[in-house]
Amino acid sequence: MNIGRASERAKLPAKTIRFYEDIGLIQPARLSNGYRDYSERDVHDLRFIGRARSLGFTVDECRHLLELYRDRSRASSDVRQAAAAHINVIRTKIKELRSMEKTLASLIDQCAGDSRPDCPILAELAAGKSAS
Amino acid sequence: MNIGRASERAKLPAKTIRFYEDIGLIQPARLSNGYRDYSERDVHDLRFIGRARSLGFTVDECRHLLELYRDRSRASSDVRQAAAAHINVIRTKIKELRSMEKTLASLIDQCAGDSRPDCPILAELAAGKSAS
DNA sequence: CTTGACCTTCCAGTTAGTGGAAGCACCATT
DNA sequence: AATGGTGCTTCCACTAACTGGAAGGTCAAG
Repeated sequence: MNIGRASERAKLPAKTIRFYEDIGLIQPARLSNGYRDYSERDVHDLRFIGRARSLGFTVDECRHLLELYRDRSRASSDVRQAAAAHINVIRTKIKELRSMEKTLASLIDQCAGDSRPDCPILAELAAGKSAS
Repeated sequence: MNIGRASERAKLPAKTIRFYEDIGLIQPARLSNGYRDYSERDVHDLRFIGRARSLGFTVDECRHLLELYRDRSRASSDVRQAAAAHINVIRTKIKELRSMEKTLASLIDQCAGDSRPDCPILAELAAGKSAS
């Protein structure tokens, strides 16, 4: 099947699919006219990558997960470890964002938000301690 | 003061400070030998930018905030609006990350994580519905 | 005078794509 | 057979916000 159809089936833009090929994630066959020819398995792998990406795994982590998936003799502990490392990254980001949110919410709360120039948000940025 | 000292005082890497100059955020004076010469106000502005960045504002938003800060006749509502728009972006990111975290935690929980190959994490990536 | 620390500019790489141009390939009409 | 409209190909540039490194100029100390 051509890239347009693979794009529909994997729910990924054709551009993205070509990009994944550039970086060596997938290697579709080629027809004699130069068109890429995707197999069911290629589509499956693309979906796999799309789902892993939507869980926040980096492309390199997706590559690793795909290798583990293809390795029938993998140990589930390897997968679990990758996922555990990743969830820690996510939790750290959540903490950072929550700290920002808290600081911002408090500043917004203190700001009158009217036509006067006095603004605790700017005052904090100008003189306060860094957040995050 | 030279860039090394400004870097210490603003707690930003010298590279970053040069970068901020490249994109027009600050314009330090120059000495006759070509060295940059930072004033107290430059350091103040760099700190301002650093704090705004640590609250998650983009560099363009920092530029905007700095303009508002310098404009003695600004309305605090403008600042408040910028901050409110930004906190919404942060809240959206937190929601996305929490959704990922939830899905991942549940998958990790279901995975034995031993030497056997069976792994619900891979099974989900291979066949499940997308998260996020 | 040389060494080392500091400064300068410029180029490249990072992440994960996205946008666009120039040019074949294919299919359906006319 | 020519034409038009998609769809495909490659390649190059751009995004955000830096970071690393090379090549070379400057400065203060010993």
